[in-house]
Amino acid sequence: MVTIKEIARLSGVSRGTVDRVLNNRGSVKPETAEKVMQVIKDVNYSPSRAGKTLAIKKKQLKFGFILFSSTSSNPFFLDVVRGIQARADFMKEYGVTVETRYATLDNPQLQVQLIDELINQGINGLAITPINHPIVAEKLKEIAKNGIPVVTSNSDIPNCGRIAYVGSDYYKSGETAAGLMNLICGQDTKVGIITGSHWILCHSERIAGFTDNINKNYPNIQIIDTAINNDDDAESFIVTRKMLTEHPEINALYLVAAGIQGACRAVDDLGLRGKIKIISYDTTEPTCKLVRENVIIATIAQQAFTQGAKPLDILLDYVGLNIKPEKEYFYTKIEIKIKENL
Amino acid sequence: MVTIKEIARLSGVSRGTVDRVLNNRGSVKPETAEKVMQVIKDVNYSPSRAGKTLAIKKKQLKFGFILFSSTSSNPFFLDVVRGIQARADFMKEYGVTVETRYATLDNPQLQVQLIDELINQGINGLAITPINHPIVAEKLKEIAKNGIPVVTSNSDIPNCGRIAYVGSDYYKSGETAAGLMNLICGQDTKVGIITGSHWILCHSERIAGFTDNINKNYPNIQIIDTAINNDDDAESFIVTRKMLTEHPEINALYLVAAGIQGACRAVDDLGLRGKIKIISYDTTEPTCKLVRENVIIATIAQQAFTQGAKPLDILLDYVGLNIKPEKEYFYTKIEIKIKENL
DNA sequence: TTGAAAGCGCTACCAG
DNA sequence: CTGGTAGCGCTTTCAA
Repeated sequence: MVTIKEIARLSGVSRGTVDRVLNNRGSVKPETAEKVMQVIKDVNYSPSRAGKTLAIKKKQLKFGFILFSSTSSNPFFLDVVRGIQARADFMKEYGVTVETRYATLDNPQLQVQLIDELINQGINGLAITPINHPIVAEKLKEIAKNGIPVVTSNSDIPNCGRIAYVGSDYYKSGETAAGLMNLICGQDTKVGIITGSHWILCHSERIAGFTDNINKNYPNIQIIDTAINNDDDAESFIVTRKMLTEHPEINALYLVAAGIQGACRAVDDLGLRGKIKIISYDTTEPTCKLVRENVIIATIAQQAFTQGAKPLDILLDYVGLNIKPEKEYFYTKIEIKIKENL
Repeated sequence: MVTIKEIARLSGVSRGTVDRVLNNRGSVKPETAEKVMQVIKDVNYSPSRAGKTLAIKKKQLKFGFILFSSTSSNPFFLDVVRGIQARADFMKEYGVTVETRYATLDNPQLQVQLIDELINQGINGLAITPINHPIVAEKLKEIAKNGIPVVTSNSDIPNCGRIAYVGSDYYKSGETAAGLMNLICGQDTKVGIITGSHWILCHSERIAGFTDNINKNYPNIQIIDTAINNDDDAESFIVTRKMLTEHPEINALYLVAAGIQGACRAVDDLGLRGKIKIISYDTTEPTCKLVRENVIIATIAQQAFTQGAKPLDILLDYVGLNIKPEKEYFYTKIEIKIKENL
């Protein structure tokens, strides 16, 4: 392994100069830079992670993480928070601190405000589960332009200057749900879809993948109706009950969003447990319980922990070690969970 | 964060002494050690990973990894090797080298010989996919006693002095296959099992989990017959064909081991594609192809990459950073893969 | 524009 | 048994 010291020796300059060249800090005569660059190429130099890591501490880095309220009806984000916490703990040793802020799904102004707040606190990088709204997109563009790297998590805004996205490929996840439903259900499957909202991209993407795959490959499955529960359990109970009452032919449910317990309660309420094959998302504790009780037949998870942890890893690599993410999209695995492998 | 220097200052000794106390290197007067220990407790000292990591280089560590021939009929190990390679590359920077050796499934003497060879080369830790044979177990006990940590991967020998096992929970994986088969197949499922051998623990464990779960929970599934293919495709073709001919009532196959292509070829040969629901293991390229072609309906993966990478991580933590594994069993995820989430 | 040196936290080695 | 010192590779700061 070649070190900076070695490069310095070979090119007849000091380590400081090599460092300046390597990190484009300027203040180097072009010819000198040229010479050093040449040596770097020649010996195929690659910086040592260990050395850089040790030196990070002096920078006293601070990252911000904005996500959705952990007290919302969707406990999914609790697992994300565990991922954040794990990484924050780990990075503490390097003098890195992580500031977490909670937004709500319906308030882009709040997101902008939280971003400003974190910027004022002097963060060196931001991870965010953004609402795809123009004012949020603009704000992200702005801070990216100011040199603060942004990583989106769980939900994405393309072309907002962010360096990477960590989260599910929702379309593919919808396709997987369709494939799974085809395997599990029979020749004459009539499915009802319960979604959170048509405006939330991840929900509509899942439905698009689900629908497209059915239309393309599974003529045995027929989508009977779609209802909206606004991610709310009480509402979910009502709309699900209504749907099943109006369409007694439905024998499968595709639960796209939160409000899973409410929907399942409706099924139970109508005495349809076991009669209706239910596929849902995520492995929050309440959902796992329903799987163990044979109410939900399969649930599709999306590495929640990773969605909290990975963005921070990417940011640390970027600002601490000057390593750019090796790709733009870090798709989480689409994990099919049944009772036995929960 | 408290450093060794700080501990030294607080307890009025030198850093060297603190280091000796921290790492039980001896040569410290009991009273001095006592005093230092007290300070360490008081300030809740925890060593810095970064610092230790940087210092690893001086040790010029070398690890050995013994697994099964990558040219065997089971390409599963190719993915394991990718995991090894990735970690070996990464650790190169720390001056750590990894020596890989290939054994065969049926030759415990060879394993012992390879272990000796690596020991003679001066390895500081060993990862191994052991054959569960007394002479291998004895050899592992011996080197563990000599202070060389051993991590088993993919296959395990309990109580051989190894510090951890990385790999599948085969019993649970068999249970999952049963659960999956119940979901996918109908009321009257008659399954044929094709296994590699009754002597290979992971095969028999999978079958035990599968059978137990069926007996306990799924009376609709009936196991008709079990055949052995010795992990060989040609043999697999023959025994599968024979089984399906003798038992035309079979409508599902549980492929426990390698020889997947051979079994599928037999199904095709009899014109039964689509008629027989096939569940297999792993996501080697040939198997993925069969899933995409709707021959195999689902396959269960076991994080092959991790089985190569994680043992090396554990060894480096152990001998390089003096961090003991936080648990004994690192079970890989039981991943259900269908066409859409392959 | 460049060099020299200190320091990040830990380990290893030599001298007492 | 103990202290002091020189690294591991990189960054940063102060002089020149």
